[in-house]
Amino acid sequence: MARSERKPAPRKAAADEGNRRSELIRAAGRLFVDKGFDATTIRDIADAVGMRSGSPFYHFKSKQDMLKAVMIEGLQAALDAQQTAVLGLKAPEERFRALVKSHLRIILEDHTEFPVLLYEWRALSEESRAEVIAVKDRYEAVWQPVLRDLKKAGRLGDDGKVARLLLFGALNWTVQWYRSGGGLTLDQIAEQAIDFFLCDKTGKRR
Amino acid sequence: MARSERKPAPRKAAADEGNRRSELIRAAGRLFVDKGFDATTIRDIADAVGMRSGSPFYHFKSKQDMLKAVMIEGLQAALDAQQTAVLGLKAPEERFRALVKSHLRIILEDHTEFPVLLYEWRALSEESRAEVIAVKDRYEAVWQPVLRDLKKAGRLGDDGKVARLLLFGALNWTVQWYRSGGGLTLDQIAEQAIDFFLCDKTGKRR
DNA sequence: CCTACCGATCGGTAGG
DNA sequence: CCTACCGATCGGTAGG
Repeated sequence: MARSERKPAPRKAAADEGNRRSELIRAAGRLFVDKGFDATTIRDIADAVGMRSGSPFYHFKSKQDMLKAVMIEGLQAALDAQQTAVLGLKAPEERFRALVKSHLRIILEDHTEFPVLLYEWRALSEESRAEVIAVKDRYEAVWQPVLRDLKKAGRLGDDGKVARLLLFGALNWTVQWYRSGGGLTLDQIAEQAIDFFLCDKTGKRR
Repeated sequence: MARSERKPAPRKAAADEGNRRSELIRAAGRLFVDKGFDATTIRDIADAVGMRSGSPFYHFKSKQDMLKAVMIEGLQAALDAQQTAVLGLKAPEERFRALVKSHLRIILEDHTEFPVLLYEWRALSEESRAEVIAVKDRYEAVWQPVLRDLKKAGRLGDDGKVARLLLFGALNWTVQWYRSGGGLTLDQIAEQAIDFFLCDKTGKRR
């Protein structure tokens, strides 16, 4: 009690600052997805959260810095969802199916900042890349043992690398054409994608 | 002779104008792919062909107009390559294989303006879209009977629409990761993609 | 196609 | 976090 009375202001201020920062990231993410990074102005972002045009620079030192933060936020959300999705699953195929579905949900349904990563990689400066790649690697690292196990079990095509890149392409490209309520469910897309990717030991398709 | 002496200047001028216009389209295409539409300035484009900054507007009425022209140029190149690729092929599977390979060549190898279509669709204004879509439809129209025939022959998965979208995703996404000389040939990628997509009547994979 | 230019806008900053 | 502002740049135009 005495403790919470002594330093309430700093703690509250810190929390608020974090909130405002988060609001900026969320607003920027939406705008970057809708209009693109270059076409979005600092003023757009400030307006979206009720700030004046100079104020976002109190939270981020540059627009480029906001892009980096937005991408990392999206990756973090994907990582969290991924962890939850595979929790308790042991069989490689089960884990694989869970990863594919989680990935599609993050891209298409959860309205995270993840799509910014897919759209605006080119706009990310050389200097910002290393940091983003580090988190991206953590996300992809979860797929690797699953794919390795699938290959060991003969459920994956010969060339694991190309197959993986083609699969990610098929999944990531959905962001370009999928519209919710368009008569297609996420699960239908996921099942079809899994179907393409997996085969059983005798070479038959599921 | 008398004819060619009478009006040499206008004919030559017309040809030159077409050439300059083409040069601008080619330069703009390269820059749009490398830096993005918004990050590319009219001055960048003018510099690339040795013009002053105001001069591109003699050939195009706006930057948006250049984007439209670049996309249509890319589609035209794809259409031409496509026509040549399937020439004389009758069997649906043969035609399909030819289409996939032609598509990958256009995207990854021929350095056409086609990738601009994949990268910058969002930057294309509402008013410009109809015209581009018209040409895009002609390109996709060639795929349709082939896919229909494959389905009739039982060589295609149940859900033709999702399958098609996933395939285009896998192919189009290659632009994000493929680097020539990276140890992977176009044919390897094409074969793997075809492999995912096609199945025979008994449900076995090739 | 160039010269010369304009109005608008943009990312970012100083000072509080 | 706001006010007030700046230098740079951008798409585009008039007039030749």
